[in-house]
Amino acid sequence: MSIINNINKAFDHRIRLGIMSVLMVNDYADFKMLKELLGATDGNLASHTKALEKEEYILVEKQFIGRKPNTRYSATKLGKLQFKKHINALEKLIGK
Amino acid sequence: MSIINNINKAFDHRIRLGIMSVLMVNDYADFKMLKELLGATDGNLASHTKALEKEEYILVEKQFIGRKPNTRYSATKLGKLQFKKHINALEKLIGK
DNA sequence: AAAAGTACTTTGATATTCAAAGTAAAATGA
DNA sequence: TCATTTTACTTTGAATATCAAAGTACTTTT
Repeated sequence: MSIINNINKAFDHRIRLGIMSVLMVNDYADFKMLKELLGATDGNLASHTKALEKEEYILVEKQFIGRKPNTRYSATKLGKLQFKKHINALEKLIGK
Repeated sequence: MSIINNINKAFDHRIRLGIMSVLMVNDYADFKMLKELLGATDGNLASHTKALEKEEYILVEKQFIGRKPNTRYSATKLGKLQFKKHINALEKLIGK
């Protein structure tokens, strides 16, 4: 068992790390909000949310607000658990 | 300025994160030691150390121990500084 | 009604990651 | 001693990931 064993590769990327961080403290965030918070381009954000969705770490819900499409993201129970594990592993790794 | 602005993409990968973590607490580590600590394959470790060397975050020294080649790695001043910055940014991001 | 904007998705070129295979010398065994 | 295995890496190139430009399907503004 290596020292990076509990570092989750799904969170290796800063944009995915950012998405999860946002979704740990906010029940929901929509595409626009994430895009602004992370300074990501559209295509870029779409692919990272897709990656997290594929792992079932986030839930994607499409709805209309007024007449406009709106996609909102939330962390799943699994996502929150895995992210916490990842953070713990990170802390163990870097904290001495 | 986004919330992931000070997250350094050079440290986005868990193996590079692991290498730096080891080199923050050990003055030196050699190839074998890193390989074992990180559970990385040879080629994999070689490419990640190369990436960190290219950024001048680590120093690579080739020598012979007895009659065997030995490559040892150490964090540069720049590498340590950037890693600390990265950790601070991480903590800010995830710690609320 | 045309033009511009919003909210994404698709595309495909570029970059990164990975382990298998390669290299060269040392250690082991017959 | 000479072949075989092991050690310590490096090289290679296929697989995967990343990225932003372009595309889609509207809505809003002029």
